[in-house]
Amino acid sequence: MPTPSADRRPEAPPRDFIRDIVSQDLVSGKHGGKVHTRFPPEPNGYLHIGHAKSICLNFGIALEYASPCNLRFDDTNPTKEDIEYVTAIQTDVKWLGFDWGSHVYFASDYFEQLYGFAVELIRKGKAYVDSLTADEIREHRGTLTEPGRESPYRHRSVDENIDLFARMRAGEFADGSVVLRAKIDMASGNINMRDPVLYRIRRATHYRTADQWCIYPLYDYAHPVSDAIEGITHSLCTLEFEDHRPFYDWVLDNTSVACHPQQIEFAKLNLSYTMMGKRKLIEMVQGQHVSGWDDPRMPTICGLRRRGYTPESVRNFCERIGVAKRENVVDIANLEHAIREDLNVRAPRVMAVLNPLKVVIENYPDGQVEEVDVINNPEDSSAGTRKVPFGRVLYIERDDFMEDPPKKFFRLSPGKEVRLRCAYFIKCTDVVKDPATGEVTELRASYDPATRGGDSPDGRKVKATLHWVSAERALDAEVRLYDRLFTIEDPAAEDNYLDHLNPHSLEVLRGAKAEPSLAGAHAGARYQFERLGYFCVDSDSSAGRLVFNRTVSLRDTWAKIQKNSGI
RNA sequence: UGGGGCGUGGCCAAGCGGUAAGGCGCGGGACUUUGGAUCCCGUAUUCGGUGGUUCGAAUCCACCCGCCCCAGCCA
Repeated sequence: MPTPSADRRPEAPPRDFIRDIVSQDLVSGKHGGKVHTRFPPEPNGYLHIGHAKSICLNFGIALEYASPCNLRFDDTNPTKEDIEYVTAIQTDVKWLGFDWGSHVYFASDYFEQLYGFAVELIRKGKAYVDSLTADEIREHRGTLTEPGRESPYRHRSVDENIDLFARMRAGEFADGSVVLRAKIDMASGNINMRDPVLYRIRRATHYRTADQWCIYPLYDYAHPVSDAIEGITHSLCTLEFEDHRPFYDWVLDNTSVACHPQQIEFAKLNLSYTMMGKRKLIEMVQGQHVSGWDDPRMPTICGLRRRGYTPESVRNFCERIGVAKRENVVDIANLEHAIREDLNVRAPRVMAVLNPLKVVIENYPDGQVEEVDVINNPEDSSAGTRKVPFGRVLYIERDDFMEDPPKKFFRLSPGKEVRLRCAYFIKCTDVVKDPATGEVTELRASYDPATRGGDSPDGRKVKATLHWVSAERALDAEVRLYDRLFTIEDPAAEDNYLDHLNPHSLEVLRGAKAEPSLAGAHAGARYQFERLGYFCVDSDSSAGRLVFNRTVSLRDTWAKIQKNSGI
């Protein structure tokens, strides 16, 4: 199976404001002339195409400077995380083509250090144990327009705080009864600076540290410290953390951690007709609106993989959409373009008929079968040809015949001649219908033996070339056609997004016919079904039962003509 | 009269005081044994608005308008 490399590197390396900052920092020597990034997922779900943008950014920058990029699991919330997700995340990052080498880390491995720096903050009078309830803390926090009020426990002595914090760790207090808070400014216009919580008590079994701890640090505190411990230079995150940066810096400025990474925020990816929210994706899975995380309609990395996307196409896509600070909704046509572009060059062509219509070639000798040579990939001359059986009875696509065609339709119709790809010219001589329903059940045709291979010696031209499959030798196949998951562009913007699920996002065709060379095709193999689109063998496929997923259709000019002329 | 961001074509996105890159999409044409691919050509006299500075402004200044984020012991 010839698969030429489609890993075409971009003409020019991508540029964006983050790479500009990184290269400026490099010349100014800001971080000791080093670059060290990280991708820090929380293992509480599967990765999606939005994460791919971040992965390509972080690992991409590292690659450009021959620097490391850490894979760090941000696992500070034992109630949500699971080992299942860390395994899946590693699989997906690797599949995308990135390598963290030995740099896999877990925030949970820093719990002891995190505790130590918290004690340091207490010693400096910069943190205190608060005995207010969660509700009371909320009330004291104030609102967007009103300042907060100080907790009555804010002025506990350092010694008392040290003692209380140790007892929090020791498990002397009930869950939620006390927290450790930073002592900053309850009147700050930035709510994140109104004495944010550093530690909470949660008696939950952590998937890695089990019951070793009953106190867990919060993201805002754990993240800067984790970055610093790892010597990260540029900590890239999404826009919603912009407000948290002052606290990120505060933590690093007020503890003795070794370095001070720079947090830079960029806009996360939104894709039209789908959504990325983790909570919503979980709902899609748990509510069985899709078959699972890897349902080919899902925007998850594993969904795209099962759908037939290549890692190269996903990377190219991420590179092309760019990185900026402006909110965006990228047209999903960009993703589709990326996979077509890649598969056009590397996918072997093959013939399959999705909705078969029988054609009997009346002047073709009964019982005769010949093998015609068919081109494997016109984009790749080294791909060569293969033999495909041709016979008296064939299947063509139902859509390729119209009894009463509009003038722009130049496929088969009564009396018209077309080419069967790499085989013969045939002319439709008769139409057989079900007398009851009027449905066309079969076509009668004649062929011109002189046109073998698809060229007419008399120079006669034909307007269309059809794909076909020998009825006698065809393989039965199930083909799954996918469409956008939602009917509206930005389902995440709706509170009732489930109401906008596309009821036709999956169409299963059980009567498809495929050419015999597809026998034994292995799961994951990608093909172009000529004139139809790119398809891959699904993992549900087995020796006796071929199952294909349509990754993406071919560009369809005819469909456009029909649409524009209202046919 | 809380704080933080962002506004360049239908969608992304360059641009950093010298007269609007590129990609997707869209429209047209050439070529074609995939109505595929490929190849041409077209697609913002204008950068949210209004003033101002300047020989010159998308780029600088002022004011205004619009959109997004923040009141988890989630990340």
